[in-house]
Parts: sequence; structure tokens; C-alpha cells
Amino acid sequence: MAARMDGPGSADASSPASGETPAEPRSSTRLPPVISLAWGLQRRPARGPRPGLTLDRLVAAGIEVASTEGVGSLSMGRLAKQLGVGTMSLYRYVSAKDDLLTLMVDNALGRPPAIDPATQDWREGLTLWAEGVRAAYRRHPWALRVPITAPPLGPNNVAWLEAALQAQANTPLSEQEKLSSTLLISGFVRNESTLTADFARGAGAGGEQVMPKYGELLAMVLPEDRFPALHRAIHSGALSDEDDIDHEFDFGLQRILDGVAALIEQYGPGGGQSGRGAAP
Amino acid sequence: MAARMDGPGSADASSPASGETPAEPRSSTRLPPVISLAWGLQRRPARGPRPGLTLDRLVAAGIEVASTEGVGSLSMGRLAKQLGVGTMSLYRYVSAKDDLLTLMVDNALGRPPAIDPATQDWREGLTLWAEGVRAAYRRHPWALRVPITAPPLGPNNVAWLEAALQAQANTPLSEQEKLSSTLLISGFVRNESTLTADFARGAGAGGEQVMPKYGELLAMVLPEDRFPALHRAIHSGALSDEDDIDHEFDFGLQRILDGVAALIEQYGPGGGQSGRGAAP
DNA sequence: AGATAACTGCGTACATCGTACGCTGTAGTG
DNA sequence: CACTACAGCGTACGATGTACGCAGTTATCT
Repeated sequence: MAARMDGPGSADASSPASGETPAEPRSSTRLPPVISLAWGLQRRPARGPRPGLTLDRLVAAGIEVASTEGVGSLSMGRLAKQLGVGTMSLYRYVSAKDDLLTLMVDNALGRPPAIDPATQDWREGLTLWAEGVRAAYRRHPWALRVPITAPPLGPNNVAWLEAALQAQANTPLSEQEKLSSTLLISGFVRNESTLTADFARGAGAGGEQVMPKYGELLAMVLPEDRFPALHRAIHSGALSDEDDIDHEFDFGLQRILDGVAALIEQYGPGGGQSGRGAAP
Repeated sequence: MAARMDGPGSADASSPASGETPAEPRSSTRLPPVISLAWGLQRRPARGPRPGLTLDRLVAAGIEVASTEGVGSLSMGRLAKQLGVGTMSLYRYVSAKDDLLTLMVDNALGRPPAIDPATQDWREGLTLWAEGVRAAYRRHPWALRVPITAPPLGPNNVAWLEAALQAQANTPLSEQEKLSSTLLISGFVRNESTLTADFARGAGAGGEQVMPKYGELLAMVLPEDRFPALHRAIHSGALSDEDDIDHEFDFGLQRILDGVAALIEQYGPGGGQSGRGAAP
């Protein structure tokens, strides 16, 4: 785990890597090798022994370990043991651990639900979408602990993006606005899912107690005179409820969708495609 | 870096640690030791040699290293060298690296702007607030790479929370809703700041190119027939603009604030304090 | 004043990781 | 059958977080 938390001083980008044999269009910008892998754009070399494993098996085993022991415990050695191979064998399939993580996360997302703009309006569609992403994160909480290091290019990530755009197809929003709304909701769901995962069973990622205690802890720390607004909040009981966490998701999503609705209304009645042009 | 990415199977919580000498109120729930430190609730022991360092110097040096070389390069050894002491000396001030990071992040946030509900309405206040958080993250991009592992209890975090609540004081929202709105905005700003930081200078955390290329990369990967909505978006040029990133922030914030405004309007005209009770 | 206790600085040691390198064996190709 | 490109993987290295315990320091107690 290095590149995933590196700061300004890390420029290990290029290095043409090894097995890039793409059937992809020529271009100045190259596809990151991981992405070629994820889309299955790699030809298997003709010569040499047949590989004993497959990328899919690596990813599946990685997900299994991450699910049962947490990503924190997922080391290359651990994964190799799971698969009954030597540690270094894994590097025949994946050029670095980060690649594996990228693949695992994309895989964990799964396929998006089919959204038909003809039978569902944008709000239903985006709600379905957001709940779908949340469900995926609920199934694979470890995915939330993997930092995002690159824009979403994996097959499932892209499919989800497409689904969100389709949900907004019958909307007067510009393409830019559709993308922005999607980004907004996607980030929101990820945040909220992380919170939910941390709160679940009262243990944060560090292992400490979290939610119902939060108000109590805050109260212990506050110089009673400053922080009057916080005191009001604490004493209103707003920080003591246990099931708040589920409400947070609905609350946030409704707020965001209301905001998008307000934007759509600015385009005036009549709806329909329009695209381009800044909001009035 | 272990606990920060650990999954389900990590229960290293307790262990009464060493130097807890709190002047804090009795309670069943203990304050995490780091938090006592952050609020300066530790008495210096009477006996023994005077410490050669201070927590503040640790934190300041940590921030300096993180700022210039990235958090990824901030190791205990590196920090010790910066301070001209032995590595293990640091553990006299901080019980683990995670504590140091927590302290650093809280410190990086700085003090919130003063928000007076009498002269600013809630929307101005929250806008100011959001921009303040964003500015802090812009000053300390490395803070975005430190995973959140516990609810915000540091002095600055708490002060920012208070400020957000104060901005909404003259609002009919319930305390619960004020907190939820704050959480929503706070998460949003963090997300957006992370994206901005990654996009800045075209390098993601992994070191790859990011933004203007994103549309191009997507286009390389898409089976042209599926993903029609995405194709529309790409060809609209929505993914090619360079300065979109700054617009994203405004867009998202406006959407969220519009959503909050919609909620406030549901309370009907007249405004004023009310609190409690679910929305009509 | 001397003894004692509490504390600080920190050297050493260890366990864990990611992964570069290079050797050995294998499966198609010429 | 030789050759070549590739698969599996043992070994080794450099980082890193931190437990442990020793030696020196200082305030308090006798």
C-alpha cells in the first residue's frame, strides 16, 4: 500500500509494463493496463505453458479474502495461500496490488439495474440507481476502504455511469449537468455507505465505538459555553438515536434530488430533450 | 498503516494504553486518548525529565512533511529525522501513527469562519462554510488522503460543526435536519475536494493522467453500440473541458442548497425557530 | 543529601509487506 | 528436435510500524 496514499512526489506513472498486446484503437493516450485487463482486451500469448490461474480467479479469491478478513488483511501472500500458489505467481496476472484492488472494486460493483426512461421518470430512476450502488457497497463494505485513485474506467463502473445517464435521458438537463448530477449522487452514496459501514455494529475502522456514543463523547469534550448550537443539537437527542443512519441516506438523497428537480424546473415546463446551454 | 484500512476482523480497540491522566468528567464511555490530547486535557507528569518536544511540534512537523512530500512519505522515521530525534521518541507523545494523523488533520482544518445568523441567512452561511472547508483542503490536500476512521471529535472539527449549526440557527429545521444537512454538505465538500486535488496537474493519486483524457479513454473502451447515453455525453464535449472541476463544486453545492431550501419551504412561511417534529 | 520513583530518549529487534530479479521447467513453433 | 516465449515461484531487499527494555534525568520523599 504505497501508491494509494502517495502525495505530490510520486511520478511512477509510465513504465510500459509488460504484457500489453491490445486490440484497441491507436491513440496518443494509452489505456491503463489494468483497464485493458478489466475489459478483457488482452490476447493470451500463443507460446509457453498455459497459465494455471485466471484473472477472474484472482479477483474472486481477493474478494473472498477481503469479505471475510477485510481488505486490510489482504496481502499478496495471503491471496497466494488462498489460491494455493506462490506469492510471486500472482504477478504474472497483475502488475501490482493496486491493479488487483481496482479490479476487485469494479467487480464488486456488479451490473447496474436496467433503467428504462420510458417507464420511469428521472427521479425514480436515479433513486433506483443510488439504492443499487448502496446495495453493492453493503454487499462489499471492504470496497469502501479502497481509495479511489483513478476515474472509473472498469466495465461495471462504466455501466453504472451509463445507467445514470439513461435515467436522466428524458430530462432537459445538459449533458454536463447530467454528468455532474451523477457525480454528485455517486459521491454521496459512497460517503453515506462508508458512514453506515463504520457505524454498523458500533465499530469504526479503527475499532472504536461510534454512533450512539458520539453525542455523549461530544458532550464530554465541549466547553459548555462555547458551542451553544451543538449543545442544543445534543440535548435534542438528535445524536442519540440508533437508527438515524438509515434515515441519513434518505434525507441526503431527497435533498439532492430536490435540488436537481429545482434545476429541471428552471428549464420551464414541457420537459423533453434539449441539452446544451447554461441554465436560464 | 494497518488500522486505517482494516476490515471486520480487527478488535484491537482497548488496551488501557499508558499515559491517561484525565481531568475529565467520569462516565462509562471513555474519551479516546487522542481526543484528550487534542483538547489539551493531559496533565504533564510532575516527575521525570522535561519532554524535549511537544505534541504541537510533532503535528507541525508532520504537516510540513506531508505538505512537501505527501502523507504517503510520512513515516515515523521520516518524522523523527525532521525533528532530529530518534524514531521511538515519538511514541512518548503519540501512541500510534494513526493518532498523529488524526491530530494533523484536525489541525489542518483550522478555525472556522465566524458566522452570524443575524447578518447572514442560512444559505450564505452554509456557502461560506462549505467554501471554508474547501479552502482548508486546498491548503492541505494531503488531509484528503487520510481515511476517516472515527467521528469528528477534534477541537477544530467540532468548531466547524458548531459553525454549520449556527448558520442554520434561524431556520425552522429540526436539530436532526440541521445535523443531516451539515453531514451532507461536509461529505460533499470532501468528495469534491478530493476530485479537485486528483485532477490538479492531471495526476491522480496513482500518478496517471486524469481529466481531459477521461473522455478520450472512455471512448477507447466503449463498445460503441451499448452505452449510447455515455456516447452522447462524450460527444457533447462535456468531458473535455478542463475547468469543469471548479464548476462541479458550485453545481453540487447549489443542488444541495436548493434541496435544503425546498425542505425549509415545506415548513411554510414565517420561518423562525421551531425545531422538533418531523417535516409536514 | 541521598534514595526513590516516575518519566524521557531511544537503540535494538521483529513481524509484515510489496515486489525486483532471476532460475527452472514447459508448451507451442520452426 | 532445438528454440523461444512464457509460467511458477524461491530468494532477497528495503520500508515500515511498533514492542521491549535499558540508561539517563528530575522532582519528591526520607
